[in-house]
Amino acid sequence: MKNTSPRNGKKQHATIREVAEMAGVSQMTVSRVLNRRESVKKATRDRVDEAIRTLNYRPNLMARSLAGGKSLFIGLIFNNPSNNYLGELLVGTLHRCREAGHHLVIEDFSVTSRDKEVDALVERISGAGLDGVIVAPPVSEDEVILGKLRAAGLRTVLIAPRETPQDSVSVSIDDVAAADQITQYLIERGHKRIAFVIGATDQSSSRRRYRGFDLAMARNGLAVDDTLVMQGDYTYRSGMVAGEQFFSMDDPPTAVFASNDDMAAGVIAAAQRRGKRIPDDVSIVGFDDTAIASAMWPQLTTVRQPIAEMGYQAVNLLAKVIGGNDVSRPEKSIVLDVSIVERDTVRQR
Amino acid sequence: MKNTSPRNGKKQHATIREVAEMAGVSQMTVSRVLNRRESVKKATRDRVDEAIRTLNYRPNLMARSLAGGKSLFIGLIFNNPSNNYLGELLVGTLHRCREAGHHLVIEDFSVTSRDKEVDALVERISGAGLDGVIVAPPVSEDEVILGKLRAAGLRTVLIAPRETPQDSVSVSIDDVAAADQITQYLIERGHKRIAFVIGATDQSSSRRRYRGFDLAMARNGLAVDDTLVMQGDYTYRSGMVAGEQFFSMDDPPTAVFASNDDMAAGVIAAAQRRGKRIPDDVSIVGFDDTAIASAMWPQLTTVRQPIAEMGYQAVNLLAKVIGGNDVSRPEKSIVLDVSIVERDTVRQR
DNA sequence: GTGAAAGCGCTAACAG
DNA sequence: CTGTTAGCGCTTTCAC
Repeated sequence: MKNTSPRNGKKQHATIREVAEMAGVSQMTVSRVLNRRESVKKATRDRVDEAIRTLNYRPNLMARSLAGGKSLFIGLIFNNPSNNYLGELLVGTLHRCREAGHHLVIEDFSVTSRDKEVDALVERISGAGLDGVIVAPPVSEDEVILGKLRAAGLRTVLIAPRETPQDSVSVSIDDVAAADQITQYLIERGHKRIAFVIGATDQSSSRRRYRGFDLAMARNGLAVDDTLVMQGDYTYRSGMVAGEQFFSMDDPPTAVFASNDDMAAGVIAAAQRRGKRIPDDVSIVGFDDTAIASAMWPQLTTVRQPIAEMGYQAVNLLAKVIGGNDVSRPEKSIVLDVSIVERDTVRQR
Repeated sequence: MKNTSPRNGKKQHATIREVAEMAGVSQMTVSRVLNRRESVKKATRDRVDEAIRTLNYRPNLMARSLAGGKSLFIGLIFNNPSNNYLGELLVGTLHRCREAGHHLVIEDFSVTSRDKEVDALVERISGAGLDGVIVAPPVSEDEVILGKLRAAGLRTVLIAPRETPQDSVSVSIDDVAAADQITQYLIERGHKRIAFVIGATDQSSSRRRYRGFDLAMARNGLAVDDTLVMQGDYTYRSGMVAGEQFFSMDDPPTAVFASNDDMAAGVIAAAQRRGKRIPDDVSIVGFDDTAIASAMWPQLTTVRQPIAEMGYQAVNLLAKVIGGNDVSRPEKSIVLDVSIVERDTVRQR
């Protein structure tokens, strides 16, 4: 039988034992210098470092995880790999993972409908030996999945969960305040007939953003015209449908607030299709500031949600949660600030 | 509900040993049931299965990897998390990983410039204990990184590499043929003055796509006007700049072929900005068929590259490469077919 | 068919 | 400051 090891007989990676032998110390000492632990005499440490270098030694993470009882791998659970949100999230998540020496294992939970499948996925993940996962929306709103994940012994950190519950650690933004803020921004620029496109019904952020819009309108004594509120689902297409609706009215809105950037892009497309000029004929704002917001013309004025930063903080929280034992300290949840990014789709009236 | 803390000395997951005890067999037998189920008597197997079920046992992947000498984790190395290409790639990659029981560890190689950083990243990955990685473009073109990865003992499967070299396993498409094909498509619809936007200079696909364009033009006896060829870098912005250029000419092109969808979107924005109507005044095609192609208006006619499928196949190849020993069998490389997706940005002239 | 022993590469717990 | 002894949970030999 052939040796299945990489290149004939030649061992691929040096082990801690070889390093120890070469440095003339015990494995434990090597382990200590590796972990920057207390108390290793400088002379010894130098010899070990030397050996590590000449052997080109790299500790094996799997072994380390096994022996140490804690994994250096963390999971990221999400739903739809092909969207801008995930990309942004990965930027921050990976950044912090690299800093902290973690590795990110990603798991697509797209087939969430059937109980059987959810169970299979949860088993798959808990079998991977990770001990913590970051859960991105909209999976982070699914109590069933969340429950099973926790039942499997996985620590979880939620991104943009349903509410900001006392019993779960999470990173989020204040959707209500943010939506209120950009609505106010529109109002201050003279808009009174403002249309709104609601996000997906199964995501709580949709409701919160609508509430923020409603709040700002009410505060300014402006009525919300029911015919100017359309239900979307966070997709480009749904935004376009809503736009068609708005711009075929006799008395069309002077501004449209779509609950995310993709839908705003759809609204813009619908407007352009009807020969409307933006922002001269109609102003449009979105929400999120994902890549598409600056990859369209005119570039979209929108609410910037610090998605990458949320990923970064989530890794941080997860590390703490895994490390300590008090999982449920509510102050561990983080709410990040948003800001309005002024670009080219809003005109003073 | 109370915290299901694993820290209480309470064991979180059942182990193979507990299963063995419960079933009244040895660990080895459980292991056999888990893996090759053949050589175990049905009665025994049933008892073991029963124990597994009642204990809710899941084998620990890390331990399995360690003991078995081969990892069940595979890596995916890329460069820019926030682009549409990666999202599509993940779809297929994760799909196959799930089918095959692998887990995907992702690594961002964005900071590729400095030697020092590359070394650190390679060490990071080789330390993770993976034994194979899928390398996405444009990292898959970087011979320095590739060399270091292989020197670290990692098996690699390349996606869209520089050439399709004999000594590396890869998944790719025929960029030249694809570009030729869509150029021909434009020509057949009566276009003669066709502009071209080249992709990033550091990616070989740019050159191949240009060659395909050139070939089709030449075959049809059409001259390539130098002023109608602009250098881009695969970004939306660069496409817009090129478009501005084209549409400010006295004798503008009747069609534009941009080397990817993002740039095509930029060209379209520039056209619309100048009041040009698409496809009436000018036809535009892109390349890739990423999400943006159908999330714009009008929707983009483009070359569909089966990115998800490429990811799927890459995982497959990697599994084979890791399993067998003959890494360099050239027939292991795969070239996938492309197709033209006709949407709304091309008009017969 | 099944089991016992011996690790995989590392860290925890105690020694000294 | 450093070494020893045990494993982590699993698979690999090689017995029977």
